[in-house]
Amino acid sequence: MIKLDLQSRTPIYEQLKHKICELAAIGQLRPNDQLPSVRNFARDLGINPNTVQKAYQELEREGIIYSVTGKGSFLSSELDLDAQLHQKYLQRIAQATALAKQCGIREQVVVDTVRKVYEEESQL
Amino acid sequence: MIKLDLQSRTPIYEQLKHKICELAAIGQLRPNDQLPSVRNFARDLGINPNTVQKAYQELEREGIIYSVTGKGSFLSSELDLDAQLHQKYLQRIAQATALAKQCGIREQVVVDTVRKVYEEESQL
DNA sequence: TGAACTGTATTATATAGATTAGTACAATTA
DNA sequence: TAATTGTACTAATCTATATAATACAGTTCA
Repeated sequence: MIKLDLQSRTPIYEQLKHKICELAAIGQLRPNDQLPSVRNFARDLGINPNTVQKAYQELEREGIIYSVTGKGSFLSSELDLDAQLHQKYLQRIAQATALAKQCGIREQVVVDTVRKVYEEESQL
Repeated sequence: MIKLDLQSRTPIYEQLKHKICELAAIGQLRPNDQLPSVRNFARDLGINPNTVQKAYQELEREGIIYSVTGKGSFLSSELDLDAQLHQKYLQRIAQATALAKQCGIREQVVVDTVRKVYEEESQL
């Protein structure tokens, strides 16, 4: 179900974090749903359990999921989730926009770039 | 004049590349202006000449500057420069936007985020 | 209770990228 | 010629990433 690019320059645990956020954002994962266990997920994805654990740990620090020893890891409740996901991705937009602004690119050009991305076909 | 954060997680040569692009974009550096020599720049910034060289090499591959052995490194001519700078930073915007879109964030929310950045005080 | 599962922690190792250090060479300039 | 320029190369160090292997604590359920 989840595909990782093991050759990519972006770390595996970052890719995994993003995939989970994506599934949460589109509703494929719902609040309080249980995620695969660290060991099973690692086996299914063909990676090391420590790498899954690192992704889970960071997602927990960010309020996206919560983990309980002996029980498992679960998506956060709705209230936390929406806020965290939005904040997470809009921060990146803001950072990239700040760079463009610093370099003298006009607001309308940036807005047009955003619009263009939303006009494109969804490649999910 | 140029300040680098040697403790940052973003590589020094990336920071240096961005600073040079920034100076070019705001007109502080003009087409065909000569940049500091690899060795002088490294000494002034308190970093290794190889790090400056790496930044210069990548900027040359990207068409932002050009270098001539024995003479020095110079900002590209105007035609190349605008196109390269725009492409460079708008690509980042597009990538960040694609992530937000993938995660179900609405177009208007992204556009509002961009607008907000442009409304803020300039911190140059 | 005990087996099988959960998350968590720790240590060690391997690898890649970033950075520094030092040296060397070719082209330009004065 | 002397001093500068960009360029190339090797080596050493450091950090982040990823894997491997093991161990421990809490939960679940037969």
